[in-house]
Amino acid sequence: MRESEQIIDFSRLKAACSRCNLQELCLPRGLSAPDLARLDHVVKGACPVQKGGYIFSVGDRFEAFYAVRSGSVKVSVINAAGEEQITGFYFPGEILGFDAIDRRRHSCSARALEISTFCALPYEKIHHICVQIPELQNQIFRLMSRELSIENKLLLTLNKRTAEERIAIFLVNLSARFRRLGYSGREYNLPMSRQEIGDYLGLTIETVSRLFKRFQRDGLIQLDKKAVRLEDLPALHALCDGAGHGAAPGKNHVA
Amino acid sequence: MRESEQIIDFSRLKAACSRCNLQELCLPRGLSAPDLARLDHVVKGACPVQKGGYIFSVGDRFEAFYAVRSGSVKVSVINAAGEEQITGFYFPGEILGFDAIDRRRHSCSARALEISTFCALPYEKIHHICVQIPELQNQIFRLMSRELSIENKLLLTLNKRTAEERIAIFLVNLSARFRRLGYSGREYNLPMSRQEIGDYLGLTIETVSRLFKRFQRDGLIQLDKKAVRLEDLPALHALCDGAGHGAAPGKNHVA
DNA sequence: GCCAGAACTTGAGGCTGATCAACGATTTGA
DNA sequence: TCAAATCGTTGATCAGCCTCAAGTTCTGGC
Repeated sequence: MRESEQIIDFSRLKAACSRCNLQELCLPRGLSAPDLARLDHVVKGACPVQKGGYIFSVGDRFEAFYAVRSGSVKVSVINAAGEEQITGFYFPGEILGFDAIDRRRHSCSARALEISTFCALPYEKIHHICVQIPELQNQIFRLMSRELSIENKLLLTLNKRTAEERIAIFLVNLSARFRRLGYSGREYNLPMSRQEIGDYLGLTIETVSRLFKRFQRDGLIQLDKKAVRLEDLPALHALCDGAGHGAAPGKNHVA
Repeated sequence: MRESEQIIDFSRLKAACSRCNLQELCLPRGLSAPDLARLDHVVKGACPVQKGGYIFSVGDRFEAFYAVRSGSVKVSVINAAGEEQITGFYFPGEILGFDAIDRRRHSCSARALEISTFCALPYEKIHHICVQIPELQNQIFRLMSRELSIENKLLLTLNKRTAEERIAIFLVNLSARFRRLGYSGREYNLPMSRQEIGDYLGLTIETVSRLFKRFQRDGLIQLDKKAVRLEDLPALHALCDGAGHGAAPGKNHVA
């Protein structure tokens, strides 16, 4: 946690993975009851952070991973031109900080998009009990591996795709993640601003706004402020694969 | 390894991390002599792959990581439009395949850019001895973490940067990696084609060609076919941070 | 409820890099 | 040695998205 911004004492907050409803989506997944109990002794949380608050900041010493329990987070860096570049959004059950193990410092900042809570997973302790719980080690490997896949996919999203495709991919991706959490995948709230969507997808705020308008006009989505409703999922999926410019606009796309 | 393309029997090839000159750059880094000996029993290699040969291919079952011993590799996927999207280049001491742990299948292909050799690090066995060698576990965490940082940086490279900046970042990045390997960072050979550079940076081959020309005209580089020579590293570094359009062209950039 | 500031929308015009096309250079195989 | 193919270069044109600008809606504090 960033010392200067807010003082949070994780040490007093008892977490209990064994009783957490996100268990199956988060780090404890697949652990036996006794192993879970051991994890309970190591994990600290859940600590609340208000909207805009930092979970960690560029240059902070890396002490722990943070698992999102509720709310949402953006991870970003500010480039030399002063623009914010967002590298990811995180939702409950997802874990922040894997990229900091190597250098022992955070190279990006994590801020809450809304009031959110977190569990701290102190690296040294986790590392230590991994030796005793091979399944935990495996799970961390898997989660880091997944993080790599996600970044990979984002790379492919930003590389040579039109604004239209990027927005479609973004909406469909959020849909899948909300569904995974047990919410509706067809209707959800965007916890981030238009600016933040643009900073994530490599687009300007104006382009984001215009595309949302067009998607709405074409009956693909309904949008009221932050509330989205995906009206035509097949069409959105088709856009994700690059339909819309030249290719057949039907459903005969290679998924 | 992709069964259909080439049959390579890693099992007969004895590797010896303990005697490898890439030890300090690769997985064995930081291991004690007895731990190294244990690793030697698990690692298979080094196996040669000719130019264009596959190390693994999209959809292949994930069996092992592959460490590059010599040569170079591109990792890519083909998108729905049939274009190749390259997510990374790999050089000696670097490890391929971390992103496949989660799904147990490779979601991208790895091909040799030139005749290259590899060591196979069978996942199950590595996973198993990690429990006995905590330092090895730590090292894998660190390498995966570094991979995440690298992908992150690439994300920032592709997001809202001009073609000029991308090419500069690319050249400077390669320079650093060759230097790390003990080669000159000022003069090296590009093992990939212009097309592949474009497919990596999200640019067309024409743009890559034109930018190389311009960099040469402006005295930033010398380029003869695949051979590059960085003539003005400070200027290249400045371009990486976004000098060149509006910002001060001097050396007062935040590195 | 009102005001200030932020967030979002909408429009006009310009620029970067893609596209299309042709040509030169290099490599490969017969 | 030549033909064919692949790779790379160069030029002209075009379009998607950015930039700049102005207006509108939303939000929070008093």
